[in-house]
Amino acid sequence: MQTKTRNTKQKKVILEVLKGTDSHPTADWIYEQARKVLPDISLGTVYRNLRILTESEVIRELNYGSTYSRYDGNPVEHYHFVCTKCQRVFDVPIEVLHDINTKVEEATGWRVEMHRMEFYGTCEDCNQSNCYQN
Amino acid sequence: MQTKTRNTKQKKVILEVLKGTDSHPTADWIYEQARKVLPDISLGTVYRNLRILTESEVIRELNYGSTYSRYDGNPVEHYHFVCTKCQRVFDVPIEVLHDINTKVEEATGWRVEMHRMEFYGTCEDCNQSNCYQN
DNA sequence: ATAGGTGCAAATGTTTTGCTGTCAA
DNA sequence: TTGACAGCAAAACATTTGCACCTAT
Repeated sequence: MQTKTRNTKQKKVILEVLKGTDSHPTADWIYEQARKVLPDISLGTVYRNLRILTESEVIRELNYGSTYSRYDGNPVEHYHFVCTKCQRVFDVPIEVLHDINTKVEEATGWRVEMHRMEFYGTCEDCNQSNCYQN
Repeated sequence: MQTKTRNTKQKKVILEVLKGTDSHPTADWIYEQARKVLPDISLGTVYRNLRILTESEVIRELNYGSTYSRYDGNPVEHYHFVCTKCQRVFDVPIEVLHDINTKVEEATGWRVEMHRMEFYGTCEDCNQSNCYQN
């Protein structure tokens, strides 16, 4: 929780990079892109800003299945699909199940605030081109 | 992919520890418990076996929201609830949505093999006792 | 002016790995 | 007997943090 937040050029660039892609990139990829604009930006700054942006819900952090996080410039609730061959992450074009949180609350004594859903499988490219690719 | 797998006492103890709890423990917690039975077991061995057991789908690895993984001794598909106050992970007592994978396949060109869903909120204990606890 | 942010490098914490010896099959 | 696995410690890896300087407000 911050009281004030400054709008630095580093933060602007990081957000632009993230908003300008739909590839759900890693912190390192964002760092490499940001360096093209600000060559002296540091990886620590990238992480610091990604954290601040996540906490203020301007972006979202995704951490499924791997040892590192990916980031999503779209803060609106939606589901993700992870291709287990090429490791890419896609948005899933189906409606978010708004009523399921209530269903869980009714079945338990919990207060349910949100849910996440991730699908796993193989994407169109990997299905079509080469099933035996890594 | 292993051709053969040996059934060592270390692997047995690790699996017993994991099957004997519903707390979705971390590798380190499993290590501490296993040491009570096998004082010389190493953390590396715990990780190695957890990986082997995950790959053979005897157990499941959970990695939501934190920097470390938790493990689930129940390989049957089910959903999880993460309490954002006490950080505990619970099983969710609702049916798994079997048909939603097909729905996603129909809306895309992907082959969908499985999905995961995690709910976030506050558990019964945290709701009742002390809302201001960490 | 000043509090929040930056770059840099070191530290952290989890997980993996290389090596040599051991043991289950 | 032998190859898969153990223990140990070092390495790897993503991420965080301390510090002195800088800059947006």
